[in-house]
Amino acid sequence: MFSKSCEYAIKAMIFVAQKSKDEERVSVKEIAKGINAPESFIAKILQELSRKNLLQSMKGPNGGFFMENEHLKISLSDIVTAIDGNKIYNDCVLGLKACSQKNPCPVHNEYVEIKKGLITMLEKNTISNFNDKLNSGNFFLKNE
Amino acid sequence: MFSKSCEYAIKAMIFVAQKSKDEERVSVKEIAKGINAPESFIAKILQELSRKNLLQSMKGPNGGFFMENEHLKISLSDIVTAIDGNKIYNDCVLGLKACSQKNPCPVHNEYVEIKKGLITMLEKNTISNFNDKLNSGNFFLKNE
DNA sequence: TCAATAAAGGATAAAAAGGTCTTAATATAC
DNA sequence: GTATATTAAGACCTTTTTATCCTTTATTGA
Repeated sequence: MFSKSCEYAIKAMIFVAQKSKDEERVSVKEIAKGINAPESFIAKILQELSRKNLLQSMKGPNGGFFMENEHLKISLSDIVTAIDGNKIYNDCVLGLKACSQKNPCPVHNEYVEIKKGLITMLEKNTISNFNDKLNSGNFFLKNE
Repeated sequence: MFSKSCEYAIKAMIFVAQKSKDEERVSVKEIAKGINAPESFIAKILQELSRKNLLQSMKGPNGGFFMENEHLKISLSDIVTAIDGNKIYNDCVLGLKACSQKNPCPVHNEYVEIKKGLITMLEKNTISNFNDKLNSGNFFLKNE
């Protein structure tokens, strides 16, 4: 569904949000360990997220990545489009360029509905929602 | 969503079904042209589909790929799992190995519903449905 | 000002996906 | 049986994705 980079990006965003309460900064190393991702790879992804203003970074001692309140409004959709582009929004399941309401492929109509649900999910889940869910103790980011 | 190979596989299956009425066989070349896929690449995919009995092949002059009635019952799901495996059925959106009903990731519950819709779509669309839809003139496989 | 620390950026490597080509096997027609 | 058309199979190449490493730049605190 999403690229590996994108999965890491989502996890990293959530992780930083969870950790960066009270102006605290989170280092690449911490993030990598926390979300079980290769350090130098996640570093690249964090760079991109930072360049696209999905989170903030600070160099030097006590530096690291962090989020401000505005970042809590960022949705899954924002992260996904930042990393994977908007093919989820646009592409036909069968990869047909001309597929559309006018020229529907055999599964177009059914997929439109599925896509709607998917997009709703991506847009309504924000970083702040994730925080709440994880803090509630009913949801997890466990990897094994 | 699906790999390129899988998209080609789906299109090829539909194409062969449409063309292989009355014991007619369809050559790799015809299929490649018909679905706008690289010839030797689709040849390889057809091999695999044939090995997995999703369609039949015949060597020699007047040979080619074809389907028998039983093949018309094959569903999109059969094709997708043959080529891409069943990660669509199993994988967590965030790629978390431990994500499950017991250990749900923050979007697990919502994604379960979406996945249900997706799986329904994959399972209820068979080759024979595709034939009907395309023959009705309301659906297309146009690529540009 | 200097040393330590952390991200940024660029160059490279490894793995996977996507795609091509060549040779072998096989069925058919003559 | 031979020639030919066709798929089968596997080796090979290319591009993209994933991952690593190293150097530079910014920041801090002593």
